[in-house]
Parts: sequence; structure tokens; C-alpha cells
Amino acid sequence: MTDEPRWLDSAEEQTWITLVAMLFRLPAALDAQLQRDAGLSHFEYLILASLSEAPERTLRMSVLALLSEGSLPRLSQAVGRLEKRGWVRRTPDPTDGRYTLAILTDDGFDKIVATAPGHVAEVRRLVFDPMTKAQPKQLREIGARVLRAVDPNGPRPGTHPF
Amino acid sequence: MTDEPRWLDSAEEQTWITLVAMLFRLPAALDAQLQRDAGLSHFEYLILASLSEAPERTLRMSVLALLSEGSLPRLSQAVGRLEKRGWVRRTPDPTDGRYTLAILTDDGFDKIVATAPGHVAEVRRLVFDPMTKAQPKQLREIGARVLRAVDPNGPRPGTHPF
DNA sequence: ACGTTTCACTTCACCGTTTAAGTCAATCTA
DNA sequence: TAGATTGACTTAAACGGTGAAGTGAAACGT
Repeated sequence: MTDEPRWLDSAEEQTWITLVAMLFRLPAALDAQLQRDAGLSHFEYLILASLSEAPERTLRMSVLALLSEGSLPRLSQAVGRLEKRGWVRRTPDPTDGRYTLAILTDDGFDKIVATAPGHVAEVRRLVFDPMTKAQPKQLREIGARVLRAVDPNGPRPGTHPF
Repeated sequence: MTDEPRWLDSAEEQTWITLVAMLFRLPAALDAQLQRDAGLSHFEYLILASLSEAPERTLRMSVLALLSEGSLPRLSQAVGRLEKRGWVRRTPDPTDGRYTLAILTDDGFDKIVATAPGHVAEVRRLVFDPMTKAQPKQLREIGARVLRAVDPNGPRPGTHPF
């Protein structure tokens, strides 16, 4: 900690600056597209999308929090907003009253169906179209390594929990 | 927009899930380290770091906003906080009163000098150490392409403005 | 069985960010 | 050179997120 740190050489610094810029700008761009075209934040979109792919379009709040990459209080508030808009409803889990089930309504499903194509198109435009054929795999492998370092015990993303 | 969208195949979906997870978790991890060890947000750190590398340790607010990847109101508030802590001061640009110059104080410089090594160590631990020798270059090239798509007219990051 | 603990959320208070309006200096424009 | 405009911030109000305390259901311990 107080030892001489190994500084970043100039190539590493370029990489780092580029990555930081991406960490700031890409989420902002995704939020902007979703907000503009669907009135949703990226986080809210992930909630609806996760539910739409779950069996019965239903998930426990705690599972949904993991899938949508948010804290439980944040999720609770976001689902409250989505509930007010009629896209999600909540009921206590009948098999265990401590859990709360979040359920995508039919309107919510329609909302995702209407929203997803535009969002996927934006993801293509910003991420996949600019990459060479080889780069997606490189990015996936780099991401997996970084995520392992960030949270060694975290579930490998893409390991679907159902 | 209403056309059939080209959906993501399963390899692309894996890539996308991994990238989204990285976009959420890596900034959180960086913020956590800086908050814990230095009482700074990542954004505040970028402000101090940008100033420390600028000539005279001085930058116009608008330039600083670009370098630190933040909006002008956000910057204004953040600099206000850093000013209260004695690390930055502001004065109107003597050559043109419309501009405001943000200046890193000596205490602010000491703060960065004390903070940077731990932060760089964390960046190494989370990003560079887990990568193979070839991957930083791959990441830099991917990032450059994505950033170009996000903002075609944006300055290529790493193009230092002084 | 009853009290305690654990657990999954929800709520609250505080704070930071965004969006929009306000300020003020410099520059056009007539 | 007065008035309008542009540009660079700053301020204010509304909103969303975080961390800590609160709630209520199930499990545990005796």
C-alpha cells in the first residue's frame, strides 16, 4: 500500500483512459436511447427483460436484484414505479411469506416486446457493428476475467438461474 | 425501427451480458475503493487527477468537465465540495471573465499524491493483472471503436488537450 | 410452545445528479 | 454605444440511489 506502486506505462494508460471513457459513456448512451424511445431507465429495462425471460414471468425480488445488477432497496423502488405504471405486480410468495414475487403483467410484456427491438438495434449500432468479427469473443474473455477479479465469488454472468 | 430487428445470437448475448455486468460492477468497485481509502468518489478523483496533470494545475471548468466525463452542473457541485475541503479553488479567468478557472491547491496535490498509488494498485488488480499480455491492446482497440460509435465527433480519448 | 434469531424485503433520511431556469461577462448589431 | 444575443457557468427543484433502521414471516433453540 505504502510501497512503491507499479505505475501504468503509457500503453496501459491509454487502455485505462479508453476503458474509463467507455464506462462513463456507454451506460449514458444506453440510458438515453431507452429514455427517449421508451421512457425507461436501463435499470428498469433490465427488470422487465429479466422478468420476461423467467418462467411464469415471475421472479423473487432477491433473484431479480441479482439479474438486474441492482441493490434490493433500489430494486424495491424501481419495481414500485413499474407497478404504478401497470407493468409489474407484486405478491407475497405463497410458499414462503418472506419472499416477494415480482410478476410481469400482460401490459408489461407488451411494453418489453415494443421496446426490445429498438434497444437491441442500439446495442448493435454501438457495440457489435463497430467490432471486427474476432472482437466480440475477445471482449467476452476480457470481461470474464475482470468480473472474476471484481467479485471472485460472483456468479459467472450468463449462468442463468432457472 | 419497426422492421424485424436482427436479434443477438447466443454468443453475442453472452458477450452483451458480460459487458453489461462489467459496466455496472467495475465502476462500483472503483468507487468503493476510493471512497474507503480516500473519501473520494471516482468522479472527484478524476477531477483532482485531471487538474494535477494540467499546466499550472489549472483548467477551465468546461475543459475539466470533458476530461472528467461529467456534465457542467455536476462538475460545478463537485468542485464546490472539493473547494470546501481545501483541495481546489476557483477564480474567474482574468483574460475572459466568462470562464472559470479551477486550480488545484497544494493540499489538493498532496491529496492526489497520497491517493493515486492505492487507486492504481486497484486498477491493476481488477483490470490489468487478470488480463493476458495480448488483451490490453485488444481492449483498447475495442474501446476505441465503441467510443467512436457512441460519439463520432467526440475527441479520441487520450488526445490530451494541452 | 414461546422467545430469539434470521432473512427478505420496505421505508426513511440523506445526498448526489439531472434538468431547467437564472446570472453575468463578452460580443455582436444597429 | 445601447440593446440583444451568445456562451459559461451557477443555482434551484425534482428525482433517484445509498445505507441504516423498521417490519413481518419463518426457522431455530430450549
